[in-house]
Amino acid sequence: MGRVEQRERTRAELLAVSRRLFATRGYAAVGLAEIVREAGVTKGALYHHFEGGKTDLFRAVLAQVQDEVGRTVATTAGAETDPWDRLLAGCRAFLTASTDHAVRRIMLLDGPAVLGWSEWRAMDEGGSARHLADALTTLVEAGVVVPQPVAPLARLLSGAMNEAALWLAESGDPADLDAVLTALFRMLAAMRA
Amino acid sequence: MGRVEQRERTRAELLAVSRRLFATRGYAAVGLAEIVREAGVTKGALYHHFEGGKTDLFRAVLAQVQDEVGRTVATTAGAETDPWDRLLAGCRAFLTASTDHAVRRIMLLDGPAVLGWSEWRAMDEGGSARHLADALTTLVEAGVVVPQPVAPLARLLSGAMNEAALWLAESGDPADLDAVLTALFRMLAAMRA
DNA sequence: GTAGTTCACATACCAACGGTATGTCAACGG
DNA sequence: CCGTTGACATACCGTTGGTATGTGAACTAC
Repeated sequence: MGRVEQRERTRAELLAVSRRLFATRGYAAVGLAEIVREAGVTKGALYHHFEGGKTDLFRAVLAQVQDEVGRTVATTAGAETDPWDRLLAGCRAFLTASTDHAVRRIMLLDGPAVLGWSEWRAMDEGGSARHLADALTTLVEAGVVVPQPVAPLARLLSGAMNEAALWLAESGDPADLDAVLTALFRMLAAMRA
Repeated sequence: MGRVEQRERTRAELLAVSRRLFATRGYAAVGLAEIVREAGVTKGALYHHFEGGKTDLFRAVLAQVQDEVGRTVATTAGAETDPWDRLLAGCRAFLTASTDHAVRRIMLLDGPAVLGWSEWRAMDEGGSARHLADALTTLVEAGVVVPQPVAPLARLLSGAMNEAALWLAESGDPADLDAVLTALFRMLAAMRA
């Protein structure tokens, strides 16, 4: 086994194990000892791959989760042709995707607290949040939504959906998803010109 | 000095010190040693007052902060007579109050991650979130707002304002507060019957 | 082919952390 | 005045994230 292959394999295993543990028990409750034990390596390997230690490892896991959510939202929204329908489909996709344990715990709960809000937000902009801002910009430019600055609107909607996702993940009742979507779509519909 | 007085004084000092430290550097970055040193006591005193240790101490601090924010929102909103104006005034009061460092860091960032979302939410319901739900309920029952379940709507708005508060605390630009309020009020106005 | 270098880790260790068990002494009640 | 309670202080422990150093296999140059 070549060195590059070995390197990739170890890094991937470290990521997979820590993601699972972080998702189930949270960042603070998981020790590096448990991570490296389940990954079959030692702390030396961990610090070789993630220079910043535990924080850096979490950062990489969060990036992975956000990337997945972003892709899911993008593909689901992309299936719609009408820009307005794209927005609604994207919101629905985000809410359903965020019910997953890993997303909830890593992306919504621990993410801001561990990395700080500004870095979390910067990473969020690279994921699903950017799709929301893009969709809103398109709608404003097309005259579908009343002209207004997109940035604060996107933040408000992003925060609303993040909180709703945390709520939905807890309740587990599928009827709640419909209730949230109804309320959300009512709010969105109000923005139409 | 009597025992009850001494007890109150020590507890208050512990709360004040930890609140300041938690607010400036965050829950994880503050050690118990530093807290008890600045409070002029020892760890024995801390665990005597807060059985649950560091978590319990944080819980008490969070309760204090939330109570303050709740009172501010309630009094500001209470100055308005019209129910709709009360809602708007309450939202504005919450956003301005949440720009404070302690509120931002303790209530919005560390709160959910340290205590878990469900407990954080339960405490939030005792603070400003309840006023929001109450105001919405009143408006729905009065027919000012289109009939709909209040719970999901309150969650969406609460999440939107929490995220907006984090954004505003970071930017510091007072123009951003107006931008957020404009967007928020536009969303709220859309809910009117 | 082989000597030298690099790289991907493993090992051993450390200071600091949250937490606990026990000791102490002043305030209180009778 | 004396026994009890309560509000701490002291001493200690296991574990944690982090680091400095060692090691052997994979690659490179000649």
